[in-house]
Amino acid sequence: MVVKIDDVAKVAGVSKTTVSRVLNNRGYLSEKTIKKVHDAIDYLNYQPNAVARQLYKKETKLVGLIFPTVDNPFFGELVAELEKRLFDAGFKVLIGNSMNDPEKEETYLKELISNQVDGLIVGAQNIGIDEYHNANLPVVAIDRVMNEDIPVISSDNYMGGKLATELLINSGAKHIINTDGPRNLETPAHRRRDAYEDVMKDHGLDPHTCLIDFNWDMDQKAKAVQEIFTEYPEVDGIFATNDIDAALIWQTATKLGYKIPDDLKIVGYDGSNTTRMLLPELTTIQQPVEEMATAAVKTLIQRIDGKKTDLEQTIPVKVWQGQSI
Amino acid sequence: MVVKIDDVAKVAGVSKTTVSRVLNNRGYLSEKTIKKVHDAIDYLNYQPNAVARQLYKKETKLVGLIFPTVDNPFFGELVAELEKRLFDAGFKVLIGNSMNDPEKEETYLKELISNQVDGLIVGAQNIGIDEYHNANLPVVAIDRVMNEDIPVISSDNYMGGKLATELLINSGAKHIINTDGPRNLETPAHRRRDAYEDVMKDHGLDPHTCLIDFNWDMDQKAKAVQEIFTEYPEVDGIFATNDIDAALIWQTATKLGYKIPDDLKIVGYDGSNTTRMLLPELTTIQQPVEEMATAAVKTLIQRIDGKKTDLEQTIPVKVWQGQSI
DNA sequence: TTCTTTATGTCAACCGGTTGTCATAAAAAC
DNA sequence: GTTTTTATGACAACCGGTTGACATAAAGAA
Repeated sequence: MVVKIDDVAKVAGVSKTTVSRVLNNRGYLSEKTIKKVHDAIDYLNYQPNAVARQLYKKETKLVGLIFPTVDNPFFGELVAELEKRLFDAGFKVLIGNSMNDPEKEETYLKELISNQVDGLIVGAQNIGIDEYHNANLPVVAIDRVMNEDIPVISSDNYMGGKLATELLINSGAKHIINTDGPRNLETPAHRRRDAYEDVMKDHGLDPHTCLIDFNWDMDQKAKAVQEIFTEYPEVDGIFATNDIDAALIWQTATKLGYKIPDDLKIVGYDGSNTTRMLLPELTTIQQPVEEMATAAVKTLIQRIDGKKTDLEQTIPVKVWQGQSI
Repeated sequence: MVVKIDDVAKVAGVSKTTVSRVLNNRGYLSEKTIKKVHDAIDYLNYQPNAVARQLYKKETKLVGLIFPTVDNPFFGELVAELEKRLFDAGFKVLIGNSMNDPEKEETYLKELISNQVDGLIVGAQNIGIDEYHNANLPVVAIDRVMNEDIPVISSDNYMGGKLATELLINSGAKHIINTDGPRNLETPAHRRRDAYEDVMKDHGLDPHTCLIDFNWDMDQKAKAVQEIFTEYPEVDGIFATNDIDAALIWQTATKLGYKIPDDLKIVGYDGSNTTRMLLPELTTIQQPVEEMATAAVKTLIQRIDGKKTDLEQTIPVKVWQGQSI
């Protein structure tokens, strides 16, 4: 049978209340008693039942993460960094990979609420779900517009788009294509595209955006990339909305005979550890994953503690100098 | 205030017992009552408190995952696949990234047990921790030797090592170096090295293994890779124990003036989605992540259901044909 | 010596569901 | 018309901790 607090009390020769007092460090306790209790705990290898405690305390020390998938260098790194910081703050992480399926996201949201998580960090890319705010739960969004009272942590997407476009223009590209996800998703990531369009127009160039949906499988994406080259044969620069797409563009272009960066210049977006390791030649806009994770966790904990927080935090991006421009 | 089962009962005009019966589909129920209850649930947006249920039922529908980090293409993909299957089977996932820190792993183990997870899937790379088996909990290990009664799911590491070494030899390499983590960790991954050594000897070649610890940071790894080239100037083939290391080797070699694959042939290991996307030129041994995830989840659920399972499952690997040999 | 302070025990309520027992009554079957 | 089945309610115990109230006693301070 599983060891319970009464078993510990019996072995330690004290009352259940005293064991609980030792565990929670409340009330008056003598050194001797504390030791007796700890000895009993060690002897029995007692693990308090967190579920029972959670029920009474109405606090689980659990945080839910809802992200598209950890099988993506950027989200994988982000989730890893969030998890690390949450662990340090005493929280465990319940993870939900929405796979960009709104239904799955809603299911996760409900189940996480049902599991009484103390808070939620959301980075899934779906259409706003009302439940988030009537969940009456501390929520922090990453790179996603939710609703008025949910704080959003983003990297400086506009600056990122501006930097990327300028890098391409300054390296001589004239016919620059941008790739982006569907516009109907309200994500701050679209500011990259806004910046791209602004910079292009400022330089008297025509902006063109091609749709590459994050949710597509590789074949669909490959097809869309092919079409860029047939539709815009004069293309000499591409600003991809993420590094995976940038890699695909690179490969496709190479197969088609383009030399990078001579014939075609490419700038990616995200600059995760993994990308920089596997494809360091790709010039890309590096999102400040660690800072974003720090800000998200800090903000969430402030919310959990009932404090007011900033509603928008924007963190600067960096350029990773590869050899693709 | 949060909506409770009594509130639902009141709105539906039935008893608490009846609501619970509807929720759990037990006993006799009329269509009319079921509808009334569901209407009340919808109206109130009632979410049953899973914690209360867990306490009584002694079942949480939670599975703990202990892995080094999701910020790694292989583990990220593996965790994503595990999570997907567990979700389909009705389990939520509590994640613990041990960062290869035995202390952190032990803390996680304790906290997951305290949280009453129904089972554990472990892929962390640390020294065996006794707690796992006296945890008295269904556990499945991935690519890790635990103890006698814990089932292990592995890809066919020996075959992978054999294939990798043969690929290198068949493409003409003679001075082939292998990289591997510290030998003291008892992981089935060392069979790759065993295979490498066997194949080398079979061909009358000298095996040499260089240590690259998974835990090292990039600088330490880079230094170790540099040393391979100074210590073995005649090297013309490298079998890396993972793709990240292979990528680092590739870059270092290129900087040193080696042409891949003419001067140096490289074979990696893992072949995750991300690697194949970002660095498709790398010839690598592809671990069957999806099959491993399927086997692990299936085995864990069998264990949770109290059934006997195979103690060892080995799943075939594939070769990803890049251009690095 | 008396008053605090410290230390511990007993007891029961509580957290929010689930479930078994019993009771009751209407509907269906015989 | 009686028996069985179906439908629901009332009630309380239970899951395993936490906590407040109250009692008691020893140690320390005034």
